[in-house]
Amino acid sequence: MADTPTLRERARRAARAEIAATAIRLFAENGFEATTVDQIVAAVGISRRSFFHYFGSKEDLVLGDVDALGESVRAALESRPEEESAWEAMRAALLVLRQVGGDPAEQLTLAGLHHEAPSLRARHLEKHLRWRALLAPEVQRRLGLPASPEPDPRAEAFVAAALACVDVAVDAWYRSGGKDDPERLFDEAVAALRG
Amino acid sequence: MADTPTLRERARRAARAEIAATAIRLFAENGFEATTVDQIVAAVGISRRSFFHYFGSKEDLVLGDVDALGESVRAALESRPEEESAWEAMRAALLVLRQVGGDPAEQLTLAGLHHEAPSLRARHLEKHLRWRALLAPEVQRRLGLPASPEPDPRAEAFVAAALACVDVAVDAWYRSGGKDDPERLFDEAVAALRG
DNA sequence: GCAAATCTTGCACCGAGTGCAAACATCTGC
DNA sequence: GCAGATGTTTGCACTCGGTGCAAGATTTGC
Repeated sequence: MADTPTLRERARRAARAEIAATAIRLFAENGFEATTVDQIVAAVGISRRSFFHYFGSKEDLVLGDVDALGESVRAALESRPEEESAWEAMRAALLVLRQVGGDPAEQLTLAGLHHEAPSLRARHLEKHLRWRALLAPEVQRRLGLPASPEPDPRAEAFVAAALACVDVAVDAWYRSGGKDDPERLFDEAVAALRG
Repeated sequence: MADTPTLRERARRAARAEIAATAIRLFAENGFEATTVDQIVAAVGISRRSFFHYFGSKEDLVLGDVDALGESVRAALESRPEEESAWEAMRAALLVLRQVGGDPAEQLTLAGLHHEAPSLRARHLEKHLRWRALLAPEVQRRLGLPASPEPDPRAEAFVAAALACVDVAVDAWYRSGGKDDPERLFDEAVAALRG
């Protein structure tokens, strides 16, 4: 299942992690927009060009591995029991998002960065678009809609709405300073739009 | 109500419209990303610097006046009869989006550009974030939620879901080559996520 | 130890966007 | 008609994120 990563691969992961950690510290201190890539590479001690070998964009430092995480959610969704409704299964699958990411304090920092920087919000929303495409087929199946080559807009709307609920829940959680319960906020959001 | 715009203001609007029209033609011919601002200003016959006096970004050429349109939707929502449910009122309010924008052919072109260019999609989603904040208070009231200084996440989720339904409907409409009925697609999307 | 694959780096370049200041046009009161 | 305030256009220099390329250092497999 999990084949051993080569030494190079491990080094690469470690380097990525260290760069991201340093960058996030700088972002927290000086703000996302105000921190330039040049400052980051200077702090880490690598060349500007190498940085862009590790991360495709400045925003990627904060966003994490979009595809891997999306794939985790998809796998979790797929492995939910068949009897569950689409909403139940989606709720359970989205819980894997809570396992990843460090301690609550860092999560709060990341949420604050999203709040502050428009370009970060924009990329975050693009990330959701990819997840939408990734999760839509399974939702489509669970909604009892016929399989189709093009994604069914109903399934896409479903996924988009669920992800929007996650977003508003996380945002409200951030605004509460980490005091509110994200799961409760999510459930309330879902309930509100289901009428 | 509508105070007469000054001559300067009229000239400004005309210039904006002409620049946007030229740009969209170029985008349709060569693609959004492949068309540079320099090409646009050369085609229009103004300086690069003046362009950025009219439009804050290249994406703004396609996105239109976000705030004005959002305000139209908000006003429409506010003027819906009190007896309507939140979903009914929102659906009716969103119909103002169909009045604006030129003929279907141009709408189709714009939808295609959104489909093609990631940066355009990103800005489009940011636009929705602003609309979300703008429309949330009225939805909050209509959902029977208590007024609050911070926006209620339930109202935000509601608006976000509604806008997501618009997006998937427009996208499916685009993929059908303009054949499908956007209103039907929207209604089906809403029905799917309400279970 | 050798050869191939991989990593890092520098360099030159592109495209979007901004701050500034000078030139130009336009509208006002007198 | 003139002077001055106000707005517009433009060029210039600059910042910042991001990319293509090629050469040199390093690691890996054998």
